[in-house]
Amino acid sequence: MLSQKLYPETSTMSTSSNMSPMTPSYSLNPCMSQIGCQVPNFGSSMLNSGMTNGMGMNGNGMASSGMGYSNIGSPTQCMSSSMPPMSSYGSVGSLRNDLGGGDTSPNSALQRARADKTYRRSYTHAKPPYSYISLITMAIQNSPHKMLTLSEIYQFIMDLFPFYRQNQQRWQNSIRHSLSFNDCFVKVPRTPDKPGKGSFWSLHPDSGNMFENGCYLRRQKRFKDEKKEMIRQSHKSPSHSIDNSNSSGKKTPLHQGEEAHHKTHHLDKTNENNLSSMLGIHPSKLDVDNMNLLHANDLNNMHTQHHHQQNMSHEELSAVMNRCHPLSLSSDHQAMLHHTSMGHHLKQEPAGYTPSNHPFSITRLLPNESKSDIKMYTDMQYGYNTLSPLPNSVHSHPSIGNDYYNSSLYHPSAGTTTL
DNA sequence: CTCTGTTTAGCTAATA
DNA sequence: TATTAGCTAAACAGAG
Repeated sequence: MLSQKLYPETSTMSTSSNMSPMTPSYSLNPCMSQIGCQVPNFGSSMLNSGMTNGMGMNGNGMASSGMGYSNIGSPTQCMSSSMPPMSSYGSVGSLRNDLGGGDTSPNSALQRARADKTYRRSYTHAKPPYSYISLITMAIQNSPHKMLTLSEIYQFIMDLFPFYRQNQQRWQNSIRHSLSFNDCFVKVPRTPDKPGKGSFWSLHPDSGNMFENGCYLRRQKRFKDEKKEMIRQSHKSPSHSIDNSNSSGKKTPLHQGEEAHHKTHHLDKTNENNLSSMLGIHPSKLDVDNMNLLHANDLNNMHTQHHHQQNMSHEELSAVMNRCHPLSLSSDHQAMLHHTSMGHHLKQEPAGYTPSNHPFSITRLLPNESKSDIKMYTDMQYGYNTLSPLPNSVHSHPSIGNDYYNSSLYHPSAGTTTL
């Protein structure tokens, strides 16, 4: 073992107070062995496939967080053009079946598994193989208005993955950090008619399909909003060294470690002036909140320009879409957005590879409604009209799709997470 | 007071 | 091997 501190959630299962340990819920797809990982089952061979780094098991004999967390199916390992239906955590359908009726008892799940005549092994408390960023993305993409409050994001994750019903303080802190730290998430202020605590969070319109390239755990490249990046760099530049207080009033000295961690290109004063000129904002007024407002102000522009899009060049269309706030994007907007922005941040996949085929593709978790957007993107990206990139079993699964919207999750009256 | 949001720091693991 | 992405902890501030 390289370290004892390997994302220790799974080793702290005993801290759970409201969940019986090892409540079965995730299904196992025996076809997992076909995906190039040589994976006869989730519990053991997943580890064999990539866990040669000492991260396989924790002291309890359980798969460590790495069971989902290590390089399960790195894109190069697990891509297959003939991917079988989603396995294990991907089978949110079965998961939600187990959850949906309120009957999460081990016995009932076991009975269903036997009734299915399908061998299933479930690891309710294993950490899902999705990064927090991907979980947040799932939640937002899965919401009717493509934006959620923080508590709704929490609720989505806990509803989908029982693992996250424990140690909430830990992962929720990470969620908040991810939201703040990653440019792909945009904070949308509440409007007066929607009072409440906290803002809405949405996806940056230019973030593209961060995970639809098959990278469900680690993105090839972190999305960076160029404008925000420029702002950050301008605030780090020597010209700001005298007053480097941030928006929360906290002093932010330039630590060496931080610079190494967040290494970026240097922005000089000229660039800052260019940016402020471009935005029509005095340089001293440049901050992230202003950028968010700019996004919001682009809403109206987007609608008026929508009718002209078909006659636009690729570059023009891209420019328009990049300036558009996600709130204004209909599904076809987003499909076009994905079409135009893909490739700027993500590497190309091999020929024949369709994003939704990946075993941990987010589309396999999302309801059909959300997947329709991605399907459009897929069609445009690959130039053919697939009836569906997803197996029928996924589409027809009763537990994903509209049922989800009928749940209490997205009804404002449903309240917030019980913490 | 609690929740939300931001930031720093240190670490592991994946990737170029 | 260096760099980068992601996770966790923690401190802090502001809003409700």
